[in-house]
Amino acid sequence: MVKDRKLVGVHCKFCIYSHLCISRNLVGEELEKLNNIINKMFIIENGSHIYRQNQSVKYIYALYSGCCKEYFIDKNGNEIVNNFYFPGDIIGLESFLSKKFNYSVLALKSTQLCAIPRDDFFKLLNENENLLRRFIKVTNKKIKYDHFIPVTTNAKRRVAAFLINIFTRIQKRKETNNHIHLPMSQFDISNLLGLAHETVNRILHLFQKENLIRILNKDIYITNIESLKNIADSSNSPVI
Amino acid sequence: MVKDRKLVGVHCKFCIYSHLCISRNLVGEELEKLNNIINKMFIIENGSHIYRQNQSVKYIYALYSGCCKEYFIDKNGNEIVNNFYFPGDIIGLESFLSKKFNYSVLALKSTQLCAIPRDDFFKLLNENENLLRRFIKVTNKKIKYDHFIPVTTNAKRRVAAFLINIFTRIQKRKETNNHIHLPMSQFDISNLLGLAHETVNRILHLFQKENLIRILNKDIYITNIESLKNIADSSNSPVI
DNA sequence: CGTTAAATTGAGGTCGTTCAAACTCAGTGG
DNA sequence: CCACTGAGTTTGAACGACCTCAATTTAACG
Repeated sequence: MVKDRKLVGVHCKFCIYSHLCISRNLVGEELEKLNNIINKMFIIENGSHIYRQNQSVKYIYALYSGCCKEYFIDKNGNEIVNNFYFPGDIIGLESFLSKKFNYSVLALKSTQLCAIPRDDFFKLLNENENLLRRFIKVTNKKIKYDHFIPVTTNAKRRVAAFLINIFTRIQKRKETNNHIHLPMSQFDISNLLGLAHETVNRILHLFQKENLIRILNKDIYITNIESLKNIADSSNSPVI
Repeated sequence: MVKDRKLVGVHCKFCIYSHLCISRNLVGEELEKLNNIINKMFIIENGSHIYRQNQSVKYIYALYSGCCKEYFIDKNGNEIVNNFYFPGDIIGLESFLSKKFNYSVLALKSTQLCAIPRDDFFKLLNENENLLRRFIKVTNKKIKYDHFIPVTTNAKRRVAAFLINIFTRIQKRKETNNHIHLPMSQFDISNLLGLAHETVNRILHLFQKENLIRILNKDIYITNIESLKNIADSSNSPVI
């Protein structure tokens, strides 16, 4: 599924997202070996799949630019959105040692990816304690922070938690400002949050009316982060 | 926090839950080395903590008998129930390489545990490819199946998903029958599911009226697993 | 500019919550 | 052995939040 359009690769050493990636804290020969096994950089066009449910696992991926949607089709044929991915995120972690991918992932805009060959990477894990430590840390974080949606059925809390979650992740990637870009549709957001899309829309505009955010099509400017955080609080994640 | 009451240990080789545990597929010297580092078997009395939020991580645990509740206290001081654990489950995985535990875990009845020393275990992971493979598989499964509660706000679906989840896990542990024992209170269940405890109670009795289950105090007999599964379907987990 | 998907808004109905009260049951002490 | 206690469970009634359905407006894109 990886398109045959290979770009000049950015060496892990110079990658601006290495602090989020599996290469974190690696130096010298360690980093060199990791960099050598990674196929970089692939472009996936808007709407194209990186991989699909039940496809066999040969790579996991690091997102370098763009945005992706993870979903699966349930027994009733409905699409269930499971996650969105942003630059610096690792994609496919939950399926790392599986035969087949459990989810499908597609690009929501033109997206650049590094492909990490599963078997080669697993070999490196066995040889390099620092890499193993980093890999386990990343999977630990995924267990803890992936499911940020509050279990409570309160819709305002869910939408606020979504905005805060995206905002916090974006902040780790570039200089802090109050802006987030959401390439996904409100349908996708409502699907992820388990709400009606009308509800998501109404709450976004309610937040705007209350001067918590400012909506400009797919761009959202957060004007009162503290209030948003208070609404999102008592989510089902421990304090980050 | 581990009580000073050590029992005669069951060798991993003879443990009836090894197919669920990190020892799976290990043989000979590998298994011997793993067995040697594990402190077994501790008893935690009903209501006592195995560990608490923010306590430093020295061990992770394998549950041998009993039942545990995982929870955390949010910013508003509310208890948020995150998970229940049953025999064969590994406890503390998400905090494996953290300084401090992110959750608290306590026993809901008298419980037997194996304590796996974190640092010794990490060393073994570096030395043994089979153990590493197994460990990653277990964490992969946790990412995929830990958050089984449907994102939808439909209460019947949530309660059904809860029953099916417990039932499925119990089935992997002993001979299949239609019986599950729930030592936790309905308050705890409702907290985990994000529902009012009255709602959980009403739905359980609704299921009973519809002959899907039979309630006898904390014991539940599942009399129509297919209907329950249909109600629980389209959950936010891919098909198991 | 035309077409289509996405976003927006309104109204009504449903389901889960909230609040209040009664009941059950295990544990305790008289 | 029985009354007392308190946590947990059960039941009812009213309210309110979110969903559903329908219609309209706006944005996206060739």
